[in-house]
Amino acid sequence: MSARKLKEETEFFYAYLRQNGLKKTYQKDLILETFLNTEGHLSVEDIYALIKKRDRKVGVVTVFRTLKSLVACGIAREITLGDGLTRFEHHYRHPFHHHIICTECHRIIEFVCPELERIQGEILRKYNFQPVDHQFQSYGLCEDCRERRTPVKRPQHDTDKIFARDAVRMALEVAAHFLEFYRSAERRNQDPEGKRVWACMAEEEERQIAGLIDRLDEIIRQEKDLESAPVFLHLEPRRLESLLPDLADYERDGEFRMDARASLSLAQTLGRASAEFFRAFAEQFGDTQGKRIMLAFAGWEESHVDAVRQALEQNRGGPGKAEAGRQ
Amino acid sequence: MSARKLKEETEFFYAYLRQNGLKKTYQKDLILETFLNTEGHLSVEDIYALIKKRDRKVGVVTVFRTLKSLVACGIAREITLGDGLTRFEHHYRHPFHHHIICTECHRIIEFVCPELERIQGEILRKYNFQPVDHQFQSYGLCEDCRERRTPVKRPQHDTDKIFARDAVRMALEVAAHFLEFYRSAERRNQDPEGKRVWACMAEEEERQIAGLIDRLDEIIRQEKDLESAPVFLHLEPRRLESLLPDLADYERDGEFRMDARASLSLAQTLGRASAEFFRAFAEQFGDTQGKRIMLAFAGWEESHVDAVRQALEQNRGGPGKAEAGRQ
DNA sequence: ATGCCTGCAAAAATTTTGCAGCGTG
DNA sequence: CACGCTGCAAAATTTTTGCAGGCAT
Repeated sequence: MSARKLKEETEFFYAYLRQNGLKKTYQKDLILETFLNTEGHLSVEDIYALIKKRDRKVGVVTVFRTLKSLVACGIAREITLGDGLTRFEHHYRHPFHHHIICTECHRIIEFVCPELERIQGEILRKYNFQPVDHQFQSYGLCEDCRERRTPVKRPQHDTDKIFARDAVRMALEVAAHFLEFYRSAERRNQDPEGKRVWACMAEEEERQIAGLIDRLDEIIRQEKDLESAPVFLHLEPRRLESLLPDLADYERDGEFRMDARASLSLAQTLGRASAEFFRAFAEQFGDTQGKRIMLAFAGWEESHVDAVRQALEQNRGGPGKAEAGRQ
Repeated sequence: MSARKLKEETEFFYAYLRQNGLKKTYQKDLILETFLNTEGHLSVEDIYALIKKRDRKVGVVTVFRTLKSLVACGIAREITLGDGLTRFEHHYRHPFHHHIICTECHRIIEFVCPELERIQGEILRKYNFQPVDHQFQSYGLCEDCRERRTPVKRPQHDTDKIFARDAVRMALEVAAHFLEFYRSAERRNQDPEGKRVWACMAEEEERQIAGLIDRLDEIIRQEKDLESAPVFLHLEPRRLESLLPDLADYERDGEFRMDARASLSLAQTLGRASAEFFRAFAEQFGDTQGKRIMLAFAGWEESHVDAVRQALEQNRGGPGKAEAGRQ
């Protein structure tokens, strides 16, 4: 937990205390800080043990009470992992997720699956229930335990960081699909002006991909282990595939010919659809770094056609401007 | 719980005891019987209270220990519903399901959703976990509590019976789709012999529907409340729709003409596909009445084309036999 | 100065363990 | 008659409550 985030969460906690006529105390600060400085899924016992190291005089009861407050204000979330203990995990600005638990080594994998969320929401709606909370726990034997290897000690990561990583990876995957589509359109287009449009789109997309790769490197540079940490965000591949049409649909008599204007228009339609998809997809998540990455990518997808259009107009000068500029 | 089932489960428990060198006792019988005679999700406390009514001398410890045995042999299943208590529900020959809990009145809704199961299995596979168990709890406010009505006391049903009801309903839905398809094919077919095939198929399907309705009535007659009990089995509508092709695909020059042989062949293909779907669908469930209903329906779907073929051959007599009989 | 907060102790609640005697196979 | 089983009591575990004194606002 970075110092900046800790400060933000502390402020948030203080605001909650103020609003409820509660008081700031040294103990609450200590417990909040200790909680935020861990990742993972700690029981009261676990947290109490950590607190004891820093101040032997703090009582368990205070830990119980403070954690209840942290849950009440949304900084922490209570979860059940089948061992009879109430456990706590970070909740503030962290993506909502579920757990897979190894019945042998008690290793915990966190994951989020929008499709699962969609189904859960739909079922609740069918029964006319207003959603409050939900938990999914999957118990199984992990690979290491099945093969009787000594399980590797894996670091627990900040869920938000992992989510950010997967958001960038998802954007990269989409960008790669788009690049391939643009390249294919460029190659197959019989109209030279249209060809140039798709070439420009591809170049723009390559720049975007380079930017995304930098972003991913930056995220991983901050925490080396993030690279090998398990996938967190599970997306149905179909959803990404449906973003792009089949080029064959635009062929006439087995030939693909699309002038600059039509090409720009198609590119814009695709960009908008993709932006729309990303916005709607991001919508389902709470305020997290990953969500912001998705929204930023959506914004770029929507606007980059304009950049290409302008670049082409400048190359061509006045006459083509009015025509290409019209929708 | 019917006497027959109670006996079956008791036998199963005794077999488990024998195999593990454990002993039959009056207390175990009492606890098993008490557990089986309730529906719902009881804590040790709940069951202990019921036992006490019948024999004040039985101790809680025995209840704890016996329930552990019932879980070990698969008659009971341990679940967590967020109130800190370990609860037990019927597991033997009951469909695996999840829970929706009202945070206000603690009403519990059980449901099964194959799509959810599919996703959970897929995710576990991605992480290379061998599935052991999984739980999904959804918390929400039910309609009654939201509108501040006094919640209606709803009877808890035998999950297996509800599942059977929904299996028949699902079969009925599919049969209705098929009937509509047959009627449409009959109406639109320009070939008089082919027309007759589809008419026969439709009649067969109507008989099947009548049978299914009888079956549903029988299930509901046994327990009146079953009719109004909430839906238990949630199926994606797309899966059913995908069983039938679009008749337009078989038109040539805007005309649908299909002779008897081709019609029978198409009907057989559809029947087999439907049977295949039902078999695969049923496959995912444990041994339950609902599963058996699905498998029976699958068997019928596969074989009823033969019945129609034979009926047509008998009407027509010798000459058509060889031709229509060939695949 | 008000009144929320802490820490201790005690209680409550749930589940497990030890053990003497009982009863099943 | 061996050995698992029962019921009681006690212990262990997790969480809540009561209360006197302390400290934040």
